[in-house]
Amino acid sequence: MNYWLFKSEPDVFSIDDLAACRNKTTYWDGVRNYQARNYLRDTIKKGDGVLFYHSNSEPLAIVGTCEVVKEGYPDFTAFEPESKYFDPGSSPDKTVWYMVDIRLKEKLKQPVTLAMLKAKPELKNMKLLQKGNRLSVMPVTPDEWKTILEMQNL
DNA sequence: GCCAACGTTGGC
DNA sequence: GCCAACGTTGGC
Repeated sequence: MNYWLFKSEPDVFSIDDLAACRNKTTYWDGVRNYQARNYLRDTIKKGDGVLFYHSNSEPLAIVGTCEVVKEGYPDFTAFEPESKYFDPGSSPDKTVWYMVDIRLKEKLKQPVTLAMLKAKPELKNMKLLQKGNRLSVMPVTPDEWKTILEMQNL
């Protein structure tokens, strides 16, 4: 079992949008980066834990935990010309992009903000905090996961 | 709105 | 295969 952090802009898709989904479950579409794609296709497994992070908004923060309920399968939005995620280079025959399904486990008692994460010495190696990091799907260590979940109680 | 960092594209 | 130009991400 592994842990991950998924970024989402709440203007596009927020934790409350996920909470409003049927079974609190959605497919994680639109990832168009090869490194993130490889995680989605190859590494992320059913039952893995996911931290849901709000980017490009106030507050910048981890806002909830999710569980992977379906492992990597073709991101069909790449096949739809009307989709903003359309990619003519991907087709059902030759799929380039992948997605997983996640289900909301719980919203955190309070958002664990980027500032709080930065202030935590134990988290200084966290991928999210590394300069220039732009991955929207990234691994989190078990220790980081535990530390972050404890921080919601402060 | 700015801009640093990074990924992708395409000419050579 | 190099690398300049360009587009995107995302914190500030």
